[in-house]
Amino acid sequence: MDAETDDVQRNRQPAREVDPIDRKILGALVDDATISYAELGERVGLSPPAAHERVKRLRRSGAIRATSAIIDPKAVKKPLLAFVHIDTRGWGKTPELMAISECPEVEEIHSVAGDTCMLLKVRTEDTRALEGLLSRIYETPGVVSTRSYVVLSTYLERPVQPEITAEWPAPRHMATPVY
Amino acid sequence: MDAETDDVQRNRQPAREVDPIDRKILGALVDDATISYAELGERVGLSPPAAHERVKRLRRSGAIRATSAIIDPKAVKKPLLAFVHIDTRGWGKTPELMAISECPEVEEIHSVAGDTCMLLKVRTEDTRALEGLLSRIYETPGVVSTRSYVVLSTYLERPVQPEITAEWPAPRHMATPVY
DNA sequence: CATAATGGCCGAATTGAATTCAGCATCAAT
DNA sequence: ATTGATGCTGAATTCAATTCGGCCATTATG
Repeated sequence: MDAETDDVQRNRQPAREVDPIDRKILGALVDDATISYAELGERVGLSPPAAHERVKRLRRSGAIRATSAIIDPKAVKKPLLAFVHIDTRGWGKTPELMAISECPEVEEIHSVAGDTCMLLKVRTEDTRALEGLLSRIYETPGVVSTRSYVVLSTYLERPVQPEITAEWPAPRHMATPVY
Repeated sequence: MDAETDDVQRNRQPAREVDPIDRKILGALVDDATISYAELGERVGLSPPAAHERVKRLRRSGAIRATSAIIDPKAVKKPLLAFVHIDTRGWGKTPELMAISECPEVEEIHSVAGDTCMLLKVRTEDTRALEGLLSRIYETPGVVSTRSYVVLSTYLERPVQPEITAEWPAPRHMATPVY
């Protein structure tokens, strides 16, 4: 029994659900992770140690992946933001493309469904650097073509929010799906 | 002169450059903002108070916009990530679109150059919720069409990195631009 | 050229928060 | 009803954040 208990709790948390208080905590910490546990506890109606305990649990379970500084791109000389769509030939060419993860300019790499294969979010100093990055992408075997969308203005950019829209107003003109 | 000095320093910090040590600090804090100033100082070769002073300056100057918890989308029931391209009719329809900022599912809104007008990054519970979000987008006057790219796998997703690639290997097949 | 003034750093000291702990309440399972 | 597990609280302790005085280097100034 002891052994079994150990085994269950060894790696993952007992899959405890994220309850409404946890969600509040996540919301507060996404907003500002520098607040004290006293402050956090007050906001969610808990004592400091209780709040702390919750946060520790959220970290262990992986719900909080990290706590990190959000820095201003302009402050580090990266005013140019672009999304790059990449079409590739063949399949499994992904590992080769992963090499560009080394570039600190590359922030996201996704494979997507739709009329393109890969989608990158990149941030560079200027168009020159973007060109350099693109040329490097083209050097990757299997890359057929790219399309770049250069961002003119950013109106919203924020981390994953814990809240969820409960009900989507059912549009009148749509039929109700079976599933 | 006093007045002038005040004016210059009123809002922004004296525009002190982000030096190499600052960059190291930013790198460390992007990685993990929970470390102590003692630890931070050790990593960049500074005493705890000196490191603290630097961080305070970086915050005041806006180089560090915030410190926030990065949460696992799956933990908050948002396993579905998609990028939505929106074509709009007319100009200045932007304010109307901004209303969807209220949805916690919407993480980014950019206006982009290229064959589309707006680009959204959204994260929802399932395809049903994505459909609801899209229908809401279509309700916005001026929206002509949308294209959605549903993410199959995410290979890289990280905050703004302070490092910059110094030199891009000049591709052989390219002429040297005048500028 | 000498000298003040500034900015940034360090080490020691203080304040304040994180963390630990013992005890209690609640709920589920036996 | 009893046991065990979980999560909370308030007090106590430990550790880190923050403040402060003094030092050094660089830069402006007489």
